[in-house]
Amino acid sequence: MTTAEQIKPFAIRALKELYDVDLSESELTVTPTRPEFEGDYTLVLFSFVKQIKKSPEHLGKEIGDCLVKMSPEFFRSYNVIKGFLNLTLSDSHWINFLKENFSDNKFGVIAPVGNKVVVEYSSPNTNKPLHLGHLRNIFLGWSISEILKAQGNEVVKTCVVNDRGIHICKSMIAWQLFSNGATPESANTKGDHFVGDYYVKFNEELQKQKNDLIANGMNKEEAEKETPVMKAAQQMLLDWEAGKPEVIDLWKKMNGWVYEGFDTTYKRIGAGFDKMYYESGTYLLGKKFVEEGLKLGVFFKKEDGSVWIDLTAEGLDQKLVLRKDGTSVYMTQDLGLAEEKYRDYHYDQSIYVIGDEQNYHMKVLKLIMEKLGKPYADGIYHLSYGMVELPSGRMKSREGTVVDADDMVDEMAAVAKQKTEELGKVKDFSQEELEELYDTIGLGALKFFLLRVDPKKKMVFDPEESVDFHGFTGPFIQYTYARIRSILRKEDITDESKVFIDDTATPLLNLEKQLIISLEQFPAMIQQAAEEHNPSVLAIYVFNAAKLFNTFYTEHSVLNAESAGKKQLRLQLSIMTANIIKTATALLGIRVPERM
RNA sequence: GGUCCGGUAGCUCAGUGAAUAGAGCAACUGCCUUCUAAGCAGUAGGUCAUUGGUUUGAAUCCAAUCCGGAUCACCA
Repeated sequence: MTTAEQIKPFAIRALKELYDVDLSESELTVTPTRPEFEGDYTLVLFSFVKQIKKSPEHLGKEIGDCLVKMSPEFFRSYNVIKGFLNLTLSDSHWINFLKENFSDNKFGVIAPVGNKVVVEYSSPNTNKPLHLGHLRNIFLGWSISEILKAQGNEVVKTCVVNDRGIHICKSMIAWQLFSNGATPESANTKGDHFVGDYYVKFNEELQKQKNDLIANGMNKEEAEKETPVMKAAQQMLLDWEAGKPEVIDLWKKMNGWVYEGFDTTYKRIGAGFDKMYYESGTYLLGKKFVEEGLKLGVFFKKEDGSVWIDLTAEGLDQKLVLRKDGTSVYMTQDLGLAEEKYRDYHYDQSIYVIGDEQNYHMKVLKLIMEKLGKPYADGIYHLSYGMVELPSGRMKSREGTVVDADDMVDEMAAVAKQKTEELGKVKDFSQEELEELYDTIGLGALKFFLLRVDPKKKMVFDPEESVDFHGFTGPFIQYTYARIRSILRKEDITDESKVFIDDTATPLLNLEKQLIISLEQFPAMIQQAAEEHNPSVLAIYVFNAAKLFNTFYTEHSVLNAESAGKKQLRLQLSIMTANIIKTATALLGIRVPERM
């Protein structure tokens, strides 16, 4: 039980005894006292001042007296400032909390409760490599999965690969035209980049052919459709759907190259999936929904044979669910896939990590499921995130301003290497250990940078700022961890000394207590992050905790403490801080080094 | 035009009913014979887009306005 939860029943009892008013716990505001005031926890008095008709100051005094009288061993003292009753708890309360929890390296993590969640993230197209936007998606998806696990959910990480369609045909056409049979191996290029290069070549060729046609007097829209390359791509898509063997073979070959490239990247950044879905295998599944929906009267057919749903009553538009030629659209596929996922996992919740440009689409998807009476409709949740922009504005592939994921990771590791060498603290590391450290730090910086912002909001990625490893950054937190580990390496903590804190540990100093109170908040922070589907809650929390530890560290010595009791207390504080940093960063997908 | 999201320090972001609005970066001052200075302490920097309303109390809730973005495809 948290301290705030322990205080509330006392306050409720006091209010009942003093004024005969009944209040529930949710009507009380109890928060950690701001550092600039004296006290540990604060009861906000304003909310019931009206009901009781006494001045806040008067109320505070009476309640404070009553609480101290009720349980002097819990409440040590109080003060009232304006409408705030600041309570100071006994040192033994804090020391007991520390004693019971400091060695628990799963502090804040809840055992499974049987709730099943499917998280879909990454979901790349197979015609080009991953970029910075994908990284935000992947880190978010991974992190929210881990956070939900820590809250007792069983999580299945899934990835839906968009492996079919006109985009991959474009790369295939360009490869046929320009490659002379080149492979990623022969070109010494990572597979996804290799295929992406042909996608670029396709567009270059398209532009060229288009300009020729326009020069010959054709208008723009017509020219786009009439170019030989575009016609070839369209034809290839038809051949693919018809299952033409040589097209399928080429498609498999090129997608294989892309997957090899993706796997390398996923492995490097520490992402992974329990289950892969391929659109080529699921894109037809949604069609049976159309019949079902028509039978139920949820969908209707227009004269030309196309099928729609009317959502005007919900304030939305009419939405197409099947083309007049009987082929499926994006929505049809997503309906089928949702059903497929449910059949595979019988989830309670299905989270889609998808950019906010698809808010409308996801809203419609959920609504259609509800109208069809699907039991899983309620569990559909769109974890919508904003675009990543550059200081110069939006990333545009046409202008070549897209930041490539692999380049980004390499660059961050390179910066980590350079800074590590400048500082020269790990000269005894082997080459292998160094490489691992650079990746740990570089990726830590990148992940933290992308996760520290509220997912809903679009964010600006400033390359200059991202390579700064000071302040509100991943390396700052990693550094704090390494610092603590350095202390603990010097001290062999035996089982007996682990729990024994003698009287010389008290009175608790300000920073000692502040740190304990900060550590105590961790489980509530995981819960909040899970409820809000927002990893930035943890990023901000762990930064503040690390910051507070660093202040404490410079003010008070752990190993050369004033007394044996103080030393034990501070060792336990250090251990618990390290445990929490390790858990919190792991929930963000960030590793922490023993030394750096 | 409809719908949704956003506007807080020079920049990037916290804070969504409570105390004197906070961090980081950038600028400026200090602190390494003492547990890792990727650190710590300090100075300076704000009409919380604007106007009106609700409230004991508003950056936070409501309304209107201004500015920015997304979306409203028989594309995915």
